[in-house]
Amino acid sequence: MPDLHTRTDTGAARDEQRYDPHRIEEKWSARWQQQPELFRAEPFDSPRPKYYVLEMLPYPSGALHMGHVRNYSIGDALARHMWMKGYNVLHPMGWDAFGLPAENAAIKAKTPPKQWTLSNIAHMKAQMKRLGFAYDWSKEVTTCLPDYYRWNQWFFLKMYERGLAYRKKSRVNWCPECATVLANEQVVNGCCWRHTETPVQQRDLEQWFLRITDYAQELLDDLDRLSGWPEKVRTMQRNWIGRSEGALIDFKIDGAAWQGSDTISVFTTRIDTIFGATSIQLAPEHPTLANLIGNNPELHARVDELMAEQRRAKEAGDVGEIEKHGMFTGRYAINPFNGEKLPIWVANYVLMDYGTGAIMSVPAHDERDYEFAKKYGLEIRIVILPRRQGEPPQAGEEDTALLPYTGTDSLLINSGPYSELSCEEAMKRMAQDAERGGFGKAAVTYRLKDWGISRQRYWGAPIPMLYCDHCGIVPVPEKDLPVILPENVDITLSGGSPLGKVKEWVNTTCPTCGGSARRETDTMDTFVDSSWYFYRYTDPTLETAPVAPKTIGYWFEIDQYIGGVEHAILHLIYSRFWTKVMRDLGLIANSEPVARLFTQGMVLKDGAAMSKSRGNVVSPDEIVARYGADTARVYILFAAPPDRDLDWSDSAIEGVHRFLGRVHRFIAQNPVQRIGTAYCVQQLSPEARRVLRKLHQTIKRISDDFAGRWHFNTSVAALMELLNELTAYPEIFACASRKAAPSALVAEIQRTFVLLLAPFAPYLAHELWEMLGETSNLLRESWPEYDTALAKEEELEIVVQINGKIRDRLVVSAHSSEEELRKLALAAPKVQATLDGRQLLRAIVVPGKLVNIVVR
RNA sequence: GCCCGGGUGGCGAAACUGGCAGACGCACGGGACUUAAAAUCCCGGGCCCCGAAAGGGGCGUGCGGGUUCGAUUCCCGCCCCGGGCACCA
Repeated sequence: MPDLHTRTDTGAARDEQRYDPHRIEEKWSARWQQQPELFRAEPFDSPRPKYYVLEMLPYPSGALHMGHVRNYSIGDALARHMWMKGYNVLHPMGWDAFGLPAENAAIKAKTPPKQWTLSNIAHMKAQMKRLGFAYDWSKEVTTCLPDYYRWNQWFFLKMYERGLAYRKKSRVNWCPECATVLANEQVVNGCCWRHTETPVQQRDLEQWFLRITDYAQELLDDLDRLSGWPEKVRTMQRNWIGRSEGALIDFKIDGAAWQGSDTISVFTTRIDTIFGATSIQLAPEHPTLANLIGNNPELHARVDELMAEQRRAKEAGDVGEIEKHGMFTGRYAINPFNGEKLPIWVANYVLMDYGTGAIMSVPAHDERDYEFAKKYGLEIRIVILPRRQGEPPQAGEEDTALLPYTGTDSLLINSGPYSELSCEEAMKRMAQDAERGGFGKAAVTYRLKDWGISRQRYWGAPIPMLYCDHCGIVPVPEKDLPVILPENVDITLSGGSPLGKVKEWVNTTCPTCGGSARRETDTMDTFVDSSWYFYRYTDPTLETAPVAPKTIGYWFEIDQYIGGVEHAILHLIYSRFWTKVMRDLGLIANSEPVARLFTQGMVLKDGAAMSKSRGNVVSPDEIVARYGADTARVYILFAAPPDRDLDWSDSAIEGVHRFLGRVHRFIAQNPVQRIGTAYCVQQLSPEARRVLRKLHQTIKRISDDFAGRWHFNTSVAALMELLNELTAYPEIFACASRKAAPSALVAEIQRTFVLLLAPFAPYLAHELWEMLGETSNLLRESWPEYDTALAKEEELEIVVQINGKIRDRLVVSAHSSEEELRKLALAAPKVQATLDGRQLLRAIVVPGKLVNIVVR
C-alpha cells in the first residue's frame, strides 16, 4: 500500500498531465489576440508562393451554427496546412450584412437593423475567435458599411454607363411576406425561398436589371475550363443557363390590318418539323393578342382565364402539371415554307418569358402539342418518318402508334423540297433558306434571365440613381458617392419602399439641371454584395478604387473556395458574372474568380436542415463550453467526410475528446527536448523501427488527404492509429527506462505528431509545441515529409486462397519474390490438406497481397 | 420524366487503381485499479451453425443477373433515400 506522501505526488503529477482545454484555449486565444500578425497574409512581394483560401462569408444572423463550424474547420485546416507547406496564405473573413433576414429580425427585435447587425457581428466574431480560426482580421469586410457598399454603387454606375444596368417595367415575383420583389433564383417551387409556405405573386413594377444575359455564352463556355469545380455544380449552372439552339421564324398574320407588327415570331428547336405545323400557339400574355381578338369581350374573358390558370400554376409551383387549355382566336397565320394557313390559338402551356412567347404547334412530333391537338381535334400531320429504336425508318404506312415521334434520327417526309433529308441536314438548310427568304434565321435562346436587383426594402445598398422632372433618369455623379443609407427609418411592413418615406433623403437636386429631383428608393439585392466581396478582402480599406490592380493580380484567382452546395447556382453564377464585368472594366485580369471549389455537405439534425423555425439548431457554444474548441473541430471533421451530409449527433464526441486527452498525456508525461545527437535507423530496436514506420505511414496518409479528397475523417483516424501504436510501446517513451529508443527519435516522433495535429486541433498543438520546449511559430514550421523507405513494411501477412476462399495466412518478408510466394503458399499444410486428390490448375500471385490457388 | 449523389455491423464510417470487408471511433459486454464512484487502462466483438473449449464450417457490402482465379469496387436490369432541373417549344 503506498504511503500518503507518494500518493499526493502522484495526484499532483496527474493533475499537471490532465487535459484542460479551457485553460489551454484561453491562454492561446489571448496570445493570438495580442499577436494578430501571426495569421496575417504577407504583401504581394512576399517570397513565398501565394495561396488564397476562402470560406463563404456568413449572414450575421445572430450566432454560428454547426454548418458554419464545419465550413470553417475545413477551411482553417487547409489554411494552416498550406502555411506549413510554405505558402503565403490569405485567409480572410467578413460579413454578408445586408438583407432581408437582418431586416425582418430587426423589426421583431425593435432595434435598428444596423445596430442589430453590428452586435450580431461582434458576437459571431467572438465565437469564431473562440473556435480558434486563423483569420486575417485586418482584411475584414462588412458589406453594410459605406466603405464597402459605395463600391456596389460605383459598379452600378459603371454598368449603367455601359448599358449593362437598365430599367424596365416588368412582371416580377412578389413575396407578400417580405413585401418585396424576388429574383427568379429566389423562387423555389413557386414560393419564396425564405418563406417556403408563401406563394409568390406576380406584379408589374419598374425595376433595375443587370444584363447578365450578355454574358450567358461566356458563362456557359467557361464552365468547361473550371476543372477544379465539382461536376455537379457545373451541370447545375449549365442547366440554369439553359442554352438551346434553334431558329426564329416569322409567320405573317393573314389579313392583318393594324399598325405595327403583322407577324408572329416563333422560336423552335425543330425547324425540320415545320411542314407538320398545324397551328400557332400564343402565350396568354402575348402582346399581339389584343390586335388579333379586337374588342371581343368573350374572347378577352377567355384569355384572362387562361392567364389566370397559368399564373395560379406558377404560384403553386406545378407549371408542368396543369391541364392544357386553349382557345382559337379566329385568325390565321401563313407558314412561310409552304404558304399554308394555320389557325392561331392561345394556350395556357405557352410561356411568355421563354423564347418569343409563341410556338408553332407540331402535334406529330412534340409531346405537348400532341396532347393539345388530341384534346381539341387539331390535325396531326406526320413529317418525320417514325421509327422504332434500332430499326431503319419504314416508309409507307406510317405507324401512328409511335406518335408523337420526337426523335431526330430519321428522315423527313411530306416536306416539299426537304423530303428525304435527314433531320439534321434539314435543320441546317431550312434555317439558311429562311434567312435568305427574309422570314427567319438560326437563333440561340437561353433560360437565363437578366438579373433584377431592385428591392423595395430598407436594409440594402441604395441604388445611386435620381429622377428629375426635367432630365428624367440621372445617375448620381461618382464624386457624390456613397449615397449613404439614412438611419432611424421606419421599416414596418406597410408596403412600398421604406426609404420613400424619408422625404429629406428622397428630395434632392438634379446634378444636371439643378432642379428638384427624387432619389431611387429601392435598394440592391444582397447577392450584389456577395458577388465581389472576395476581391475587396485583398485591400479592404482602399479609398480610391474598389480594388488595387497589383494586389489583385497577385492574389487571384482564389485557389480554394469552400461552401455549401446550396450556393451552386445563385451566388456562384453572379460572382462569375461580376468577375467578367470587372475584367471588361479593366479592373482585373482574370475571367473567373475561383480556381477550385469544394462543396461541403450540409449539417442536418434528424435528417432535416437545422433552422430556427424547426427549433433543431445545435449551438457550437455548448460543445465548446463542455469540451473545448479543439474537440468540437476535430469531431466535426472526424464524424463524416466533409463532402457528405452529416446528421448531427454528439454521441461520439466523447471519443474525440478522450483522444485529445490521450495525446496531451502522451506528451505531457514525458516531453523530450530536442538534442543534437542523431540516431541510426539500422541500430534501432524492432519496436522502435516499427513505431518510426507507423509515423511515416501516417505522414503519408494525412499529406495524401490534404492533396486529394480532403477526407479528414481518415486523417484523424490515422492520428488515432498512430497514437495507439505509440502507446503500445511504453518502454520507448517512459522516462525511467528509455533505453529502448534514443532521445532524438522520441523527440522527433513527438514533434512530428504535434505538427500533424496542428491543422485540426490548433490550440492543443500550440500548447504541446511549447511544452516540447519550442518557441517558434508552429504555423511557420515545415509540414513533415515522409520517407518512403522508412514507411515500408519489413514483413507482410499475405493471404492464401483456394478458389478465391481464404484458407491460410503467411507472414513473409516484404522482399519475397513471386516464385518464393508461390512455393510458400503451396507448401502450407492447410493448402496441402485441401489440395489432396485435386488437380492444381494454376496459382495467381499478387505480390504483397495474396496467392490464389485454383484447383479442380 | 431527365441529370447528379448515396445505400456496407446496433450507430458514424473505412477499404482511393478489382486482391484479407468492417480500419478508426461511438454504444455494448467482460476485466484491472479504487472502500466506492469518476477518470484511466486492458480484453472481446458482422451474422448464423457445430463445439465445454481450442478450433472448424457456412452466409454476408440495397435486390436480381453477368464478367473474372477473385467483385463493396467493373457491366446489364431493378428497388429505396437525398439533391437539382422540369409544359423551356
